[in-house]
Amino acid sequence: MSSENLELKKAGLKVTLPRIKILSILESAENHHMSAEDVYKTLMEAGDDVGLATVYRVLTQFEAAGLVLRHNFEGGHAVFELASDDHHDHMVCTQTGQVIEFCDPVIEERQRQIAEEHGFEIVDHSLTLYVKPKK
Amino acid sequence: MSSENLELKKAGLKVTLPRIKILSILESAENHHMSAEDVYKTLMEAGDDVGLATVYRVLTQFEAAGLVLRHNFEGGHAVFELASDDHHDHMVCTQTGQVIEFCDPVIEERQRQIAEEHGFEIVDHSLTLYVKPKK
DNA sequence: CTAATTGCAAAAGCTTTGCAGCGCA
DNA sequence: TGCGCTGCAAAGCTTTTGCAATTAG
Repeated sequence: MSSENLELKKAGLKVTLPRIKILSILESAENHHMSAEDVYKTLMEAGDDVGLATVYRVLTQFEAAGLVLRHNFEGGHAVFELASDDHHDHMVCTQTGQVIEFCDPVIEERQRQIAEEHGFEIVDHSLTLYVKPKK
Repeated sequence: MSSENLELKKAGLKVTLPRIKILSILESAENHHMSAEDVYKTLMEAGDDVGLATVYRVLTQFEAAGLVLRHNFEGGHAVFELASDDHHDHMVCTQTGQVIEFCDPVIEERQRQIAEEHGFEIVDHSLTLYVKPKK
């Protein structure tokens, strides 16, 4: 059994064709940040008849299961990426749309300290840099 | 002439009742982060007949003029706050919805460095910590 | 006077939901 | 076989837009 199937099982989800295909699309995405629409189009292009509603449902289930992360960058639509063990933040180029991932221990630690100074602990955080190529 | 009117003029916007009222609502908001709907409701409660569409248009114009900032926290709708000289980031309590502002020079500087290391310069950035009260 | 602004209602865009039928276990 | 899953279409939400009437300068 492929690793996709195992991941699905572990998440308590039935191993169905749409789920396998969507997971595999996310795994093989070159820039691994895709909107629901992106996933849907990819399915269509591959001749796989999966409804857009199912794409949304499956992505939401994957998110609940911790398989994918949902990001709300600016622009009205959410983007999804495969969850991996290593946390990272994002840098989005305002000219090209390119998304670069990074992780900075200094920032991570300061965040924890700041929350603590206010009597809180961090549940989650979102850091996105909107950048442009340096002249 | 009140300072609101001056700000509007400076922004190249005609001084109209809806604009004055919306600006004043933002200025006197206790937790100064409001959604378009919040602003609209406040207007209604005050008996001011301003269309929701106008609220959106005015907020968008204010944003373009640099008078307000638009944030896309999680939850599907944008929130607006009066722009002030001092930049800051946000900490949102997941239990109470409370929004705390903070600014950390260490994080700011690291962001700049990270962008530079990748050959970019920062146009804008968004950092939001989702927190819960510490036990 | 004239261009900017507003209100209303309709439309748009993303996402969710109801329901009948299909498919995995 | 049975419950979960899917597809379709319809509905929901936030936000935007078209247009005729109104208003600021």
